[in-house]
Amino acid sequence: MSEPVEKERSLNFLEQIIEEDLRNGKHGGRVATRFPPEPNGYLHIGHAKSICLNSGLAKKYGGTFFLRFDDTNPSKEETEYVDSIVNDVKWLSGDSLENRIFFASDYFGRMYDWALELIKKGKAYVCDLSGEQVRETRGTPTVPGTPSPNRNRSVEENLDLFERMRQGEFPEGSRTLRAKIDMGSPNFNMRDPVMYRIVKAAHHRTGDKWCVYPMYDWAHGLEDSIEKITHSICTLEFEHHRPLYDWFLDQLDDIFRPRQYEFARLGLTYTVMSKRKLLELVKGRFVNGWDDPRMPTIAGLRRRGYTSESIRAFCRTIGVAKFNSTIDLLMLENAIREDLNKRALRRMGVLHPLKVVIENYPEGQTEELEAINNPENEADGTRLVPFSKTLYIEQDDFREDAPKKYFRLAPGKEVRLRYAYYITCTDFKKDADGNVIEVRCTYDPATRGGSSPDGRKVQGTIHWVSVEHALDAEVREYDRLFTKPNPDDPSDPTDFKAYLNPDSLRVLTGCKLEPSLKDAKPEDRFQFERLGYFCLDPGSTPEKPVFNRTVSLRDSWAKEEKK
RNA sequence: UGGGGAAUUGUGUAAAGGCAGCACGAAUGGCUCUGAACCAUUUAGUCGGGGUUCGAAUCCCUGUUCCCCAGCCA
Repeated sequence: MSEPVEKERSLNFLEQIIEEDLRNGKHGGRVATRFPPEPNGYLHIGHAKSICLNSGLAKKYGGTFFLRFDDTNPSKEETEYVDSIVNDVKWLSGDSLENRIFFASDYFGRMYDWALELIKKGKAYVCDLSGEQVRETRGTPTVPGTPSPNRNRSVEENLDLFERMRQGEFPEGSRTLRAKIDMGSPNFNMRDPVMYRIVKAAHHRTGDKWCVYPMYDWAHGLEDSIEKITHSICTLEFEHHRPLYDWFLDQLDDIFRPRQYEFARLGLTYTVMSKRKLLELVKGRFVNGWDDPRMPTIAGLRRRGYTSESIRAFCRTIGVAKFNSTIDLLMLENAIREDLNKRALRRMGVLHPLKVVIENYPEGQTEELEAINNPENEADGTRLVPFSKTLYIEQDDFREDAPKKYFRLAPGKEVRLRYAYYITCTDFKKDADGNVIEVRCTYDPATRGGSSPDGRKVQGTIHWVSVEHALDAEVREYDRLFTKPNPDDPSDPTDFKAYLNPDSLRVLTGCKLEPSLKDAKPEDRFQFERLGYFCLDPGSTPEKPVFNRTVSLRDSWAKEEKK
């Protein structure tokens, strides 16, 4: 036996960077990360990757993790979004976030003072060009931009004009504060980027206190610096903003120096991840709100029955790198199945009821049979399930003409009712349209509990619910929202909504569930035997229970039958 | 045709010059009071071409492909 080689090092590139910084004693061994959303929409599974990454890194290295709202554009931001984001990040990270929620808008004063510092150093100027003129003078990838006519204004004039901008003296869009860097840079971000613009809109937190608002590039590094973030982690598209991020910080004296690192954002098959498009789905009523269980939002996944643990596990397994990848939705489904298999309580529920009469079972008799709550966890114990002469089984579980390898109920065949008895089909009835509406069976009293004293085996075990005891419920089955693996495909001119899956939501009424389910709470997780994982919808009432299907069980029979 | 990134089995992700590993998928078999889960086995990969080296996914040269950038959005 050879010893396992010293190959423990399966660190992602960010962990490698952090560990090297730790070895070098950078920041005194301190690690601080943050998740910096703009409150302009609900968080989705793509954000989950960033949240898990940032909070996970902080946890792993004994550091701190902040939630910071990058609320620098009042025209797009709302309090509703702030609330939902706080809720989602707390839920996902399992972190109370106490005293660790910040707002960029709280730093506006300091940012303004630093802007004055840049002006005084001759590194920033007030520009009178209109937005259109700025665009026209920015140049192209191969042609340098042309300098603003105001580029060489005196410090005094800049100071005066900037102060008057802040006072609200000038109309929106009439002037900007720009950094004086390099109009000939091949990196557009360095061609005298705008630091402040005039926006006369009420900010969701500061109201009308300000009418100049900092741009992302100017603000972000300062926010990180104020919070003493050591590792400022963002997505790949900000790579060419890094030189500017560094440039701004380089101009300021006595300021904490964070570093920016970039990783690839999450791509998921059959999933639209753009906030703009998700908003379109909500506004166009293609879904029932941001927390519609079909949405890839954190709120939607939560309502669908996903656990935060499973989403975190998913983020762990997909890893992090700088390659723009698209992860198969199966990975997410695997993560939730794996988690729910361990924790979900097993219950019986019939989604498409078919009546079964046990001919030789005494009329009016009821008995209670013991069923295991979760074979994966003995501590969950057992429960009693009522049994009687008339039952419901799943329509799928009876076939008039059974295929060769079908081992459920069919004329003359014997199956086991889970935790109950062996039954043998003797007859069945059809309605005028030829649909099977009732199955007649006999049971073997010696098989009580589900096993036969003579040792004879049955191939199939099916679930059931007693008619007179059944709980009536509505069940909602969800499928992928889109039919195309990548509805986001930019090379496809067709509107992404053309790929909406018409069958993404199936509402099943008249489902018959085991009576114990009437005490279900939304936080409970259930596996309906042989069907899938479900949870009580938070919006449902005792009078009208609604269950959401989180994910179905794998079904190798369906695959077999397709052949 | 400027600049910045990236490329490892079907999909992702490791290997810091030394056995190309892991997860998901797929296939096969086993087990089973869930056709689930679980267990076992198998499958399949270093973008191309040169070079350095005893030895290259890794270093050098070169080519290719993909992504991002011309908001007073973030």
